[in-house]
Amino acid sequence: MTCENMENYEGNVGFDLSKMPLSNIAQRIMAAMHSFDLEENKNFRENEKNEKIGHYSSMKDTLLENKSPHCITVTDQPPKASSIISLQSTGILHSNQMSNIKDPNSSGSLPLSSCVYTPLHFKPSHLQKNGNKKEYLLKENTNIEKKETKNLKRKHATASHMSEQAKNCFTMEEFGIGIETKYKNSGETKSLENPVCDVRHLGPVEKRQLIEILKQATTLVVTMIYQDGPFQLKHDEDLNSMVKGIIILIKSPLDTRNHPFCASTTDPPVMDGFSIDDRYIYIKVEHDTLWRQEQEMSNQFARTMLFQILKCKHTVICFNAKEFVKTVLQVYGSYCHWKHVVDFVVLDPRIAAWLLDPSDTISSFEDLVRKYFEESVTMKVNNTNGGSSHNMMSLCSDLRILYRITVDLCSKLKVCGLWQLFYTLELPLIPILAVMETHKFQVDKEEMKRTSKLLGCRLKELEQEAHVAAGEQFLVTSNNQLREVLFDKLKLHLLCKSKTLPKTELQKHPSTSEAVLNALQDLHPLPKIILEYRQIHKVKSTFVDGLLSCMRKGFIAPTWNQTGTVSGRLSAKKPNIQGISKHPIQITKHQYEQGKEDEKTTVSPRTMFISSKGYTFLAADFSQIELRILAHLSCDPELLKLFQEPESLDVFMSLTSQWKGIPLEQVTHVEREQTKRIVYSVVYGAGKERLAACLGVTSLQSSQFIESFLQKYKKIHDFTQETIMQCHHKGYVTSIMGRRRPLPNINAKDYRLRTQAERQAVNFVVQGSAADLCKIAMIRIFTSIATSPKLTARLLAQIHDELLFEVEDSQIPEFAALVKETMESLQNIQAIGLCLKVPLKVNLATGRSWGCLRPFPEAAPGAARPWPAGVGH
DNA sequence: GATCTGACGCTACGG
DNA sequence: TCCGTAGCGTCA
Repeated sequence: MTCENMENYEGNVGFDLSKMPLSNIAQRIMAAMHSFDLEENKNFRENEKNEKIGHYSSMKDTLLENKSPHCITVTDQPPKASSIISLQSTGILHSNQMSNIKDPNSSGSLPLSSCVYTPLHFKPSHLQKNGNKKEYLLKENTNIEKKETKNLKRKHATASHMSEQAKNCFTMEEFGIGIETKYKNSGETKSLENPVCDVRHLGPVEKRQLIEILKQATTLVVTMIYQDGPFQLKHDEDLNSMVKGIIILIKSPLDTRNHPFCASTTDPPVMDGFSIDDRYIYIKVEHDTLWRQEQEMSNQFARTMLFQILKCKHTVICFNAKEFVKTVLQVYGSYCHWKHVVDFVVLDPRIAAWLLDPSDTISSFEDLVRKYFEESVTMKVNNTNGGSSHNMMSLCSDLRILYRITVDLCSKLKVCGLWQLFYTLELPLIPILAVMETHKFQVDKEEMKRTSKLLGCRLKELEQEAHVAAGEQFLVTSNNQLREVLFDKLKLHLLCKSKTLPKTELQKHPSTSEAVLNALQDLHPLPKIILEYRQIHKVKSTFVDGLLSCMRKGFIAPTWNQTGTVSGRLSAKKPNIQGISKHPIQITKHQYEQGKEDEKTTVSPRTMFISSKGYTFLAADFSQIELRILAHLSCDPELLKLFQEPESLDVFMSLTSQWKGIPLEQVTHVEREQTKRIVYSVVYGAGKERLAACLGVTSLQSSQFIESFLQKYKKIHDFTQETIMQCHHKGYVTSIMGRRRPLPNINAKDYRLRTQAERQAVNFVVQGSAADLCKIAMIRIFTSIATSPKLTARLLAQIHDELLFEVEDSQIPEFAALVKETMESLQNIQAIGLCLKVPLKVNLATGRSWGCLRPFPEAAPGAARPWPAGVGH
């Protein structure tokens, strides 16, 4: 690509890549993509093209070419026939590799050559000595590779020569000679076919040389081995077992003529981006802190290797990369500050696959292979203890498949216009989430235990009351039994003539949901008892006992899932910190002694979360983010006016006061919440029945309400119609950052399925865009902290539109200002040419406990407010 | 008979 | 016939 194209591009999208935030990350990934193209297309690219590779401008071009589907790189072209290596003609597959491959022709997108593997059980010198090279490659292919190697030599400097000793060490271990004695006591990697080099057995010279090789490598493919056997690639993430070691496929530069491991002076065979010189190394991870001296030595080298990987300029590929970063932080955290991993870029194919199809949850590497490698490939699952040669061979094969899949997925992302989203948003989040998971929440365990007891007592009382009210004993937590009592025995539905009561979703039984019980509560005492029982039961089971079960050593640390939603949001589990009750509940403690009044206690799950000593929580949330995005996207004048007028502090408050005809000050929190639900319900297409149930009014009233709402905000309706139309046309919808959601049912004949897809389409555009903004906010603030020598704030949680930090008391004013400024500045993101028509508003709150945060006063410009000691509660 | 599993209903969260 | 997360309990 030329400078001219570059200018055109900047003119079109209105930004200069070099000025982008996180540009260093972007550049590194662009370099990575550049190396992909380089390797992937080596067999069919013209020599002239290769001459240009290696210049910075061409790195940018790689990205630029892929801005639109109209200009894709040659990656997406089929390879020239001459470059294809026929499986039959090579006949070199190792038996267990062969079993993984059926018919390479069945692959839609992969070049045939991708299925040819480096024969790990032969060493190059051996092959060449026997003059077998022609069996490996077609003549034409060899010629092409010779040319390629020559060209590439200009770019990749040759690694320093390694000693004969090192060569022997690697080759011997690789091909099993002498391993029996060497690994006699290690209990692992005993094998005659083991291709993996355990770095513990390297001498000082070899270690230095290995570091050199690492520096020269184009790409690293990383995976972890766990204590209980399965590799990370096969690993069920819920197993939560210890990491035993890390296996790395080091892809060496393609110029291997003078490579220390290649005895021959002729070019080694290079197939499908895999050089025979690709190395597999094993780094044992030592958790034990009481090392003996020799262990400390090898551990020190392991650290050096891993830190080299973290800061290296080459591409790193890892399936479930967050786990890798987390492992490094957990095991070597005392040597590696968390700020150092923030700009670590690692390509995670799982995330790539999720961006391409967010509704398809890829739960394992096998899933990924099934979907993106070949339909016919059946992966062998290694459930036996890692260490046997078969498993090692299989793992090496998996690593190469992983590399191949990642290359393909990156090409697909480029074609779909998802590449920028991938590298500017999703990849930088990986280390951020890893860092978040290594920081722990402090929770008041004793208070929780007391609360659990209190709630248990109250539940017993309510259960008794329910039995009395029902006139029989029944299981209060059983919806079936409750349904029998309410509708078969008490026949409350007959007394409630004005409303048709909702049915359950699938079984179409009469529902016992909150909305139903609310509608029935004036007819009988039982519904109200059940409502209170459920509220308390939820708090006890999920937020008290559930939280206690997530605790490890007095702390909790949620797991963050980057690929768990269809809308681009994050999700959290164990515990689901995003779902912890916000509002306190009142518990009445009956006093059975005469003359004593009932005691009322307030239970608020979030108050159990306490900041560490010397630290304060700071919460920053975007106010009405989805509604603001909707205003921007729909350009509805009424909605825009609501946000543009500076006096409208809270839109839902204003709307509530307008509708109810009461002064702003009289609007209660509950009313405001209800208004919020109503607005979003209507916007996203709620039916009159649902809204009626939500509002507690008749469906006639609710349908009138919907009509008047859409009449007032006419353009909202136009926007939804436009979105649906586009979705019908394209089959998918996109967010402001280009995030996609394919909706195959959008053209379904079934009315139910089709209209559901239509509502999902509208919801995705707004919710997905809000998710984009929240992620950008996270990355920018996190990067600011990481690059600041002073700031120590830790991000604890993201609750969709809210970021929760733990901040050193003394840094609160400065950090609060930074957070607010950063988040509100997202109204204009020049890098993507985004300029929202409404301002973004961020509310700040601080406190020692998550449950009682007080609004943080806006800092006067230029005058830092002193932070009073003991703020909070 | 004890345990496991998946489907379902409900309810927190967020918008 | 608002959207979309996690988690708990029952039931077969």
